[in-house]
Amino acid sequence: MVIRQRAIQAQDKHERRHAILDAAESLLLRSPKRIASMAEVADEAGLAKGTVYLYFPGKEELLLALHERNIDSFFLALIALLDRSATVAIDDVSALARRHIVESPLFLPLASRCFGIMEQNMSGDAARAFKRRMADRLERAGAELERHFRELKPGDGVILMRHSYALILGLWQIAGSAAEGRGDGATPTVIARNYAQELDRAMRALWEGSLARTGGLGAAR
Amino acid sequence: MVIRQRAIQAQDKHERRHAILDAAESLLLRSPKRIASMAEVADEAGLAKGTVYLYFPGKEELLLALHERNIDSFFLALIALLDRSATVAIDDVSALARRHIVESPLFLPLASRCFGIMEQNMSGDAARAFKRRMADRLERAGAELERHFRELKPGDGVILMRHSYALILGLWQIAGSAAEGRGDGATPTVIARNYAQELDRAMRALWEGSLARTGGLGAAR
Amino acid sequence: MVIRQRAIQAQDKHERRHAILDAAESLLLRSPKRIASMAEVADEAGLAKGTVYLYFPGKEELLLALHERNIDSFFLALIALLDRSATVAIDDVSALARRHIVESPLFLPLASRCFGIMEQNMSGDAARAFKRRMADRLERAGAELERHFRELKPGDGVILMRHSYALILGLWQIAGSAAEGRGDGATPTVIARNYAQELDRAMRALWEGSLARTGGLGAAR
Amino acid sequence: MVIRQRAIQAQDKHERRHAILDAAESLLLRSPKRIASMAEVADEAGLAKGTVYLYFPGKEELLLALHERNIDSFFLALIALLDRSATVAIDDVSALARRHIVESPLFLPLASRCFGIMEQNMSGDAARAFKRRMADRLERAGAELERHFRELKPGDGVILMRHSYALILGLWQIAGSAAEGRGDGATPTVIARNYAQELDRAMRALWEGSLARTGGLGAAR
DNA sequence: GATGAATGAGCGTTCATTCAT
DNA sequence: TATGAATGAACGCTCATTCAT
Repeated sequence: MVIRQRAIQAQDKHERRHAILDAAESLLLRSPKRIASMAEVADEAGLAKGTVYLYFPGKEELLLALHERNIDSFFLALIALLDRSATVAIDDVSALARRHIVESPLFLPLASRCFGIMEQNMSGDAARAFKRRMADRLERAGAELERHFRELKPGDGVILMRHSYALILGLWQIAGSAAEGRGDGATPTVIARNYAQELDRAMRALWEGSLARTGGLGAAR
Repeated sequence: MVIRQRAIQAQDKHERRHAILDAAESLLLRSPKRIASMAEVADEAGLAKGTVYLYFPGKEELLLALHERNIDSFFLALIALLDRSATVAIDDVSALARRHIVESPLFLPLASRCFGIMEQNMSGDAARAFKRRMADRLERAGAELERHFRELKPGDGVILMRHSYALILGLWQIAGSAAEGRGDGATPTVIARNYAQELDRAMRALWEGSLARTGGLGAAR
Repeated sequence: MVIRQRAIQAQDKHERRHAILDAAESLLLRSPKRIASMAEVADEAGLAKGTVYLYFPGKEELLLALHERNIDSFFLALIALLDRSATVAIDDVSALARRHIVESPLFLPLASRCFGIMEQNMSGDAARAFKRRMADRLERAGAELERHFRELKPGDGVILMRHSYALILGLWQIAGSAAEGRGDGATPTVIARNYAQELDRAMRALWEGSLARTGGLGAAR
Repeated sequence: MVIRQRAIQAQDKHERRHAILDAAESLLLRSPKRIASMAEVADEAGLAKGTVYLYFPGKEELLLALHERNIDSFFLALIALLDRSATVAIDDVSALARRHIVESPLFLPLASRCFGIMEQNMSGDAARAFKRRMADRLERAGAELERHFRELKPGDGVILMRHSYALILGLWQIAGSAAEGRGDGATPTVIARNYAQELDRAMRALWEGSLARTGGLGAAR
């Protein structure tokens, strides 16, 4: 994905935008604790500070855009999966979530930051637009889900996704805030317990509880 | 609670520490979006900036101490409840959580901040100590819970609490980040849905799923 | 005044130059407090940023050119008046100044800015050229003035114009800096006093003082 | 005027405030073209940047404070003069103005800047307070003036001061914008004419015109 | 001639923390 | 113990200007 020195075509601009997001992502990966300054992002992208502001109106919007890219990538994969296969097992969905969200070193840390951001400074319009886009994606995916899993009543698809995501995020924060110490055996195991494993258990409970009355969680018909 | 000019007795020191936390709490309540500066906290407490540093090594520790006070207050009430009554219904526990956590205007915002904090700057020792204290409280409460609800296998008490908390926290963040607009009907309802109500539903699902094999969620024996 | 896409003829270039000045003027009128950025000027003119730089070497030169256009328009009108009529009353001159300078929403704000500008960055050559042009116009007008008002000794025409202009400008700044408050009756009246009225009084004093020894300020012979 | 490392006494604080103004003044003197950054001011004062903000809420307030100090120094001297001597000649006042305003390398450049500032960003309250203080000083001085020069009708003192100041300021800008070139003989003399000398002539005309009907400009009785 | 993407120096401000008093 | 003056690193953002296309 080479971008000429100047992004003149819409296509190039789009790519440059992504390149900036890539840079921010890199930095976030490199040091997940701190959030990079705009100067660092620009540097990492090989651009001048001002250039970044040509593509994003401000720091918060950049972060949110990165987060949205992560989310989109998940939803895209999810919808692709649900479209592609005639029968989808719940485990397929769950594997997808694991790959895109749980095991991504970016998704959840960024999600955490973004909740803080949206409550603070960003322009109400931008925030509202973001929420609407999220709502749209969620509804589409929820509807698809209901199509595959007939035990879900209308509306349950969206709700189950929301609850699952809440569990993923909340549990990650609890666990994450504990797992920090770099391999120090001192962290009490009741807290540090392996995140993925615990999430699995919690998720199973949530789903079983949600679908309890209608039968098991088998493959879709 | 009058405080002598100089806190010489250990008792006085303790009270002053709490007075500082009270001040921080006040400010957080007053404007939940932003986090007060140390100067504001000191001001609100009627102390000088430097004095605050006599009682807390830094800002993050102060915030964490406030958070811990919230948590303690919940655990204290929980253990008191479990100790006091011979039979405790699950709804009693849930009402307690609602009162102390869900409906508190402080608990969850602060919790969110603190996860961020602990990943950043605080000394590893302090963080580890905090985690250990949390683990202790959690285990004690978990054990008590198992004593009351016999359908819980050993270890399940702690886990159920963790999962519940994760759900509370995660759902609050998702909902909160959406509910921002001051009464603007524009926020998509799929996202803004009432937090408390949705939490209730999710919780019920989680618990039912967790206890599925052993029977209902009745009162303890 | 339609401008071809590309200004090739000298005539077209001249028109485009004026179109840019018009744009800057518009913006200055629209918000007299702030000085528009080059991007805004270009936008308003329907041109690209770079294009503006084809017609003006820099921002300061653009501003100065706008100012000069204002000044020229005054001098043109003044000389026309003095040329046209055999007898010119001092009130005619003064009315002219009022129309072009005092009551123009552009002239004085821009003049203020320009004094700051010329002291700062602009190339010495450009500044000197500007000053020479101003001096020429001034001298021509001064000479005309002396021709009409015989009580003026040689050289007095220029001087009276300079002094008058100084009074107009200085008083505007004093008054303007006070009148800011949007209709707040709180501004002390000793300062806020109506500019036009006060100017009139000051001007009268200045002229009477200047011409004291030679008689009144009647019509020219 | 030595200030201990920490300005604890109100007296010391006052002096430090002045020291900061002195620093800003120095810098303005050193390069009258540009206006120093806060960092430079702090540096020049031997303080950290943050410290400056302990004494002034912002840059504009600092500049305005410096300007006000200049003005005060003039008014103080003026009132002292009028109080002290039984008979004051107009030339004494004029000499005072020359010393404090006209020949000060700071007063007028700063005045020019400040008019721009007050029209832009500063808090309305601060601006209004400043104007009120100015108005007070002006009225007091005007009243004194009327006491000494009986040919002035009530209210004329203030007005004459305002007009004189306008002339001083306006003429300085016109002349100053011309005199820039460092000794370049190229600046047209009609414009560059010696400022002080021209001001003298204009002033004389203004005063004579103002007092025309009541007699000359002799000493006060 | 015209464009507009890219540049990057420059600046005002905040605030957690320190330490002389 | 308590104070609060002093610190200074850190950061987001603007905008006049350049130059590849």
